[in-house]
Amino acid sequence: MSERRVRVRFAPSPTGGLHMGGVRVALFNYLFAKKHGGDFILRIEDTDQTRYVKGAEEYIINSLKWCGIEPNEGVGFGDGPHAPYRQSERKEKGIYKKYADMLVKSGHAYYAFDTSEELDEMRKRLEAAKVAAPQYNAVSRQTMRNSTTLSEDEVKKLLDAGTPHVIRLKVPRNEEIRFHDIIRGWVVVNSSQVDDKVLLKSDGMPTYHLAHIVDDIEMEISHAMRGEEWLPSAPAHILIYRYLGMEDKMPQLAHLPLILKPDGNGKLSKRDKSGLPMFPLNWFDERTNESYIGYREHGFFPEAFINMLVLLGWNPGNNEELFTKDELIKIFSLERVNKAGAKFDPEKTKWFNQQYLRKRPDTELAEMIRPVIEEKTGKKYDAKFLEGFCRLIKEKAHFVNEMWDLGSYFFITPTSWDAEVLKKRLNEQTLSLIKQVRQDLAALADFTAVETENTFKATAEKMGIGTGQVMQLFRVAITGVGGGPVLFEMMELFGKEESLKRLDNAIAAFKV
RNA sequence: GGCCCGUUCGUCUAGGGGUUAGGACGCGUCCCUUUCACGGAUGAAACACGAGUUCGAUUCUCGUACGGGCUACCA
Repeated sequence: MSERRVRVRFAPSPTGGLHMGGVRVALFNYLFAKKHGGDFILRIEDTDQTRYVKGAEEYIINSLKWCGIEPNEGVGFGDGPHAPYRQSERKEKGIYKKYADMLVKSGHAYYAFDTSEELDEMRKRLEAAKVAAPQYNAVSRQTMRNSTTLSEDEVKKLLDAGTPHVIRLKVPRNEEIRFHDIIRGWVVVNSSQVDDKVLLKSDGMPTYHLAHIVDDIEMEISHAMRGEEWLPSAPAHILIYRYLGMEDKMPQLAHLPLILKPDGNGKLSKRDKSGLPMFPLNWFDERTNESYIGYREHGFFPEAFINMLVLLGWNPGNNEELFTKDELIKIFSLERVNKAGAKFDPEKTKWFNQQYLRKRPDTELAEMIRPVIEEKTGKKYDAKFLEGFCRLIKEKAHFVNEMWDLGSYFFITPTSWDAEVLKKRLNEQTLSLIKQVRQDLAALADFTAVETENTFKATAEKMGIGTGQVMQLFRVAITGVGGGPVLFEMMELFGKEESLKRLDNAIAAFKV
């Protein structure tokens, strides 16, 4: 048990887009593995043929890549010594059957021939008898068609005839099952609460319960992190390890708290009315024809997305909350994961992106936004201008893709001007001031922010007008709108020619 | 219903037998900026409830309430 090499896995089912809850499980696994210099494996648990969704596997891989939490072994990330990593392929190699047979042989599992109708009947019968938890267990198994009730001959005959059957775990009637969870401590459950779980389905596929255990053993997994929804079935899993005689190979368990809906109750679902995505990337569900927007397409930086996720249910123990991935790897620990579910907070999520937007160098931002701007305007811009735009406008944005809407007037010479401001501030006196400022500005050799501001102020003073009376009107003349970044900075960026042109346009259009 | 897990400001959380119960998001006010935003300052805002243990419980124990999860030949 001690000093095992750290090997963890993320093992999603390809039944749809990877939900952000899943991304967080992957993230915790990734951070834990990197922190301990271990391995992070991607295993695809595609044992349910009926729920298999084409494209889901690729989506999972792409999502992990975008988030920067890449496994170093497994499907899509280079096969390692334990290939294959897709359970359907492992099933073909007879891996699961072998373990199931071991359990049958040792008397800890049995064949069950019950049809689904018979199972339904059993449940109805138990419900009618007011049994608190109707299930296939040590008691009800005695009334069913399985190898614990049938004679050896009968069983052999059924098996030889190819009768559809499953293999079930033979859970003892009344036994205390104790297990330790890194996050929750000791958990005790009586086996009477655990049902005889199906291990091998009638189509020959293993269920999750068998498959994940077999794979965790064979892939030498040291720590199993998964969502809290698995806590109730953990006792059954303990039993399987025990009956296999492989308790020493059992990974340490860590059941992560769930991410809950921001408002109301319940766990976060595929859609949320907060307006923020629930998926890392855009996802289109072919079955239902529904599409879901992704964090990437919404305009999030992967770093911000990850930073937000890691703080849902974990914290470093101090007041810091902005971390690079490398910092997270250094400080992450399972001991600091909370027990309680965490409500997702859309507002704070946006705040994280804003923080990362602000940190991003203007040179990078400029290249990110260049395609948008060139597409909108049909013109080319040099890097300097775009960088200046980013520098001035980014303080107001949460997302790169908001920057155009916030400052399209950087690129488009205004042809209309904020009517409210005009109504309030435009009169003969202010108009004449603007005309005069235009003249004085034209005389400037150095069209810098400092010079233009000094000129504006001097002219206003000369004419006996308080700057407060005309400042906003002047801004509107230049940009068309009443708010925005520091005006003189913008004028410097626009340049003398463009600034004067804008003033001429305004002067021509302003009617007192 | 049964079983399991949980419960500190609206939200994410720190803390932990004796604290002015700290931070962040959001919200309010003020300053900065003749705008908006950023930034700075500041305010309102929490230990679910009841017992027990204790000199003293938000912290430990037990109940209650509430919330969540599970209860499939799904994961």
